[in-house]
Amino acid sequence: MARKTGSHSEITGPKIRAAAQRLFAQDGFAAVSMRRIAAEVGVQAGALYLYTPDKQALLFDMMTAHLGELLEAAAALPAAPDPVARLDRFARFHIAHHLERPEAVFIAYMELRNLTPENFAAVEEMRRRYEQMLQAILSDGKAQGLFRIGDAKLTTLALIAMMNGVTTWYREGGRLSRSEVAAHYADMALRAVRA
Amino acid sequence: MARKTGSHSEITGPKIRAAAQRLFAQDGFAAVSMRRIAAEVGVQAGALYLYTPDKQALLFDMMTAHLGELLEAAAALPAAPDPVARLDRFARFHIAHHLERPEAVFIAYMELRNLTPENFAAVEEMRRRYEQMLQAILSDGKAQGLFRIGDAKLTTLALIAMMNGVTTWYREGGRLSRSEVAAHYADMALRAVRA
DNA sequence: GTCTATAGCAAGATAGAC
DNA sequence: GTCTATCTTGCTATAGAC
Repeated sequence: MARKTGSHSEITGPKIRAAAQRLFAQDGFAAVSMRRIAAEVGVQAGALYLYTPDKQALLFDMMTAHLGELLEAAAALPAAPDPVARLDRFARFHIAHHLERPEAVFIAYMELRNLTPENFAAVEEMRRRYEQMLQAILSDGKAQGLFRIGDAKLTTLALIAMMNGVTTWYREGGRLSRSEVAAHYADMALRAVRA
Repeated sequence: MARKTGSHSEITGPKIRAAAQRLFAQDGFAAVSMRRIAAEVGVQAGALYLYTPDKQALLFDMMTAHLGELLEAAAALPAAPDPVARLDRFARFHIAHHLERPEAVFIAYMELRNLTPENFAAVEEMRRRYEQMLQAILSDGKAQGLFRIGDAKLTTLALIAMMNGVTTWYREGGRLSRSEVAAHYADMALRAVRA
């Protein structure tokens, strides 16, 4: 199909999403104006509305894209023989995946309040599915006598909170490499639950 | 000293702080207007400026009050014979203290981005001092051979993130009591670091 | 596809009456 | 001490020229 002169939709769209993600992570959804996103991209504010129906959709699409990726990647993890190995693998995956996209992670749990009720429900359902993957590992391990766990749901949430925290302090080029950090977290997670 | 008729400064001041805390926790600092805080209290927006120089001070004072209380309470913890007992006591204190004031906790780590640089630095320093208390326990335990810890700083941040997470899911009257929850978290923290 | 211009509204903060 | 009224600024979103 012919395209008008000056068309950049295949470049501008991604640039808008990238700029919005950077700014939302830095200053928060409510504190970032459409004008500022537009300025960052190098277009006028009005032009943004060619790519997104409104500011809310910008946030919602960003979150569902992130959680969709996370669920897909977690589902694609190679099988492991026992719950201990599965937990180790899951923890390392979680840390590595999160360290590679700290902005998306940050937004996904800091901006839940700024979703409309319908969008919030959809996002929560995706998050719940992810947590369920970890909880299944823990419950299996408990059933096999490999883990000693007081409450599987509480333990799931505690481990996820612990691991998510990594994005708030990890800085590239610091004292520890990503894989060292992942190994430390996986070790703590395993020791916290092993029988 | 004589006071003019209609003076309510000793009531209105605390009411404003309470309303601001509730609203900031619910919808986020940037999304809450001074008008809405005033409406919640039952005064007009202009009257708020008799009690706070601006919106920023409302947030900053709230955070420093919270962290000051936390530091004071942690410093007043009774001594314990060894690092294992100290960690157990610290973890239970942390969970109990946080569950009693979930709004203040939530704000203290969700709204850091909305502080001016000077205020941010002051708040970060208080937070650092608190983390240092936990790190000292971990380092002592490591030195005495009671804990096996890869990196004391990373472990400190991991345990704090794990425990802070409790405020995001705990609801009064749920399956577990506060002290059961505190016991579970303390157990996980200890097992994650014990030799 | 992007621009300028603007409608329509809400924000933070202040002035002055009572 | 609180009110009403208002200044100034900035916001989301849309209309219409190019």
